[in-house]
Amino acid sequence: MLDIKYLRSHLKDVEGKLKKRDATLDLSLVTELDTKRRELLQDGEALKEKRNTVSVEIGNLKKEGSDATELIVEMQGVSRRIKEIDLELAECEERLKDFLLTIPNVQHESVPQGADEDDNRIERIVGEPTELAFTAKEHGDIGEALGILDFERAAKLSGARFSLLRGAGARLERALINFMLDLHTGEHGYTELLTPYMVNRECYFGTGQLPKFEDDLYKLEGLDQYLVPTAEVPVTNVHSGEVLRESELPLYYTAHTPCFRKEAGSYGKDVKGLIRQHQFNKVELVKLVSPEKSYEELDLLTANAEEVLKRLGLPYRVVTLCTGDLGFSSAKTYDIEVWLPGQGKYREISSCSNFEDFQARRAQIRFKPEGGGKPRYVHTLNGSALAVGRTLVAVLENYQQEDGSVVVPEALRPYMGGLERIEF
RNA sequence: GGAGAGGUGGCCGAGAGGCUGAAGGCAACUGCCUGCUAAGCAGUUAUAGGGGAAACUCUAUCGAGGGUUCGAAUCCCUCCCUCUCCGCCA
Repeated sequence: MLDIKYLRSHLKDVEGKLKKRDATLDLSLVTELDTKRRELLQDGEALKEKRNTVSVEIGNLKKEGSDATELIVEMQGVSRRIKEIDLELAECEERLKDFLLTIPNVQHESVPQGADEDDNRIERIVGEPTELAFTAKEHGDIGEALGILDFERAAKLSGARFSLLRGAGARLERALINFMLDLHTGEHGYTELLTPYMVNRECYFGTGQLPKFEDDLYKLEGLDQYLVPTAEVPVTNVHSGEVLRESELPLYYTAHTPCFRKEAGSYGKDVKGLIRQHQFNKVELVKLVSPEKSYEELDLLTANAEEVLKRLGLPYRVVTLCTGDLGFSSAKTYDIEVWLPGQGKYREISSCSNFEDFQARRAQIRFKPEGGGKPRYVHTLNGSALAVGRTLVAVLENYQQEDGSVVVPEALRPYMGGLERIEF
């Protein structure tokens, strides 16, 4: 959510920037509602002041045994009027807030302008796309042939976009999760969290999934909770409503959770394989940092995610999302895309974003500055490090052998009981 | 699932319709004082939203939301959370 005070004085400027993300955007409602709100507030508060003073007078009169009927009757009218104004004010504030909640974050100045992913800016390419001496197969074919992936039975259990892993496949997924968590906690300074996988509505407003993107979420019938679509939601909200000490910052958290997404609007996309599932595992990095350092921290966080790919020996590139591809809450996002020989292209495996104070304002996450003064909003960041299912895909496709077996990357072998190769 | 208890400031804890943004204690900060890290005295220490150039001022906030009343931390209703006991359960 954007700061209403900032909006008041920079409306045109903000509107101009946001039009690069969404050309249809119109912020005039903000001014209208904000002006009305302040009028109502002033009227209401003047009446309340009167009521407070007169009520004291009434108390005094009664104490000395005098008659206060006249004042009481007058105040009955005042109270009625206050109630009316408060009602109107509440309605006005709700409309304003509802509207503010639907306005995306303002992008950082370094974000390239563009319409869609084709306009994303390539920052760096690390490693060469894997060269195979034979025709590369897609991970689904590799996995099914090895008996470690079973989409048919998964469909029997749950339907489309689910998977069943078996034997070395299931273990490989678990190995990846443990490898990633160990790396981030052991070498990158993150604290591991294990969070609820169902969290209440409020959390989703905090991180920006609600109110706009309800269609992507699984809501639990009859309950206030939704299944988490990413650990970003529970982890970022851990400190919601809190005022932290500046000395506690930066906070680095990592968490593995399953992620549940309806994938509404992606019909026909990635229908085969593990790339796009209703349920997948992800290891997430989340940071709460002081505002001055958030872009520095974004680079570090991205490097932490890249380190996973480096250790696994997987080629990848990093792109900066353009205005048209940028997520609702983000001010700047780097996507990490891993090379998939089976598809012959780079595919997103991580998304690392700086939300600046957009989520912190929604979730009310603040810190008390060391030198004193008013609490300030922290900056929040997060990134996948990595999407586990897609990493498994990348391992299968990049380490496939002509005989159909798959070599286990060295970094994972300790997590696979020393297994060096997955064979039928 | 059943029965009970409770949610007050950074923390502890009073308050039971009006003078309570909230006693008292602790903690922290500031000043004074005492020749030393101790004690004493005085003061300060919440958040948000308005108005004002500013000094300052107004409004709201005692788990959340509603109600009663001229006036609610205090009375009534609904909800949330925590704790204890019983039941059930990995």
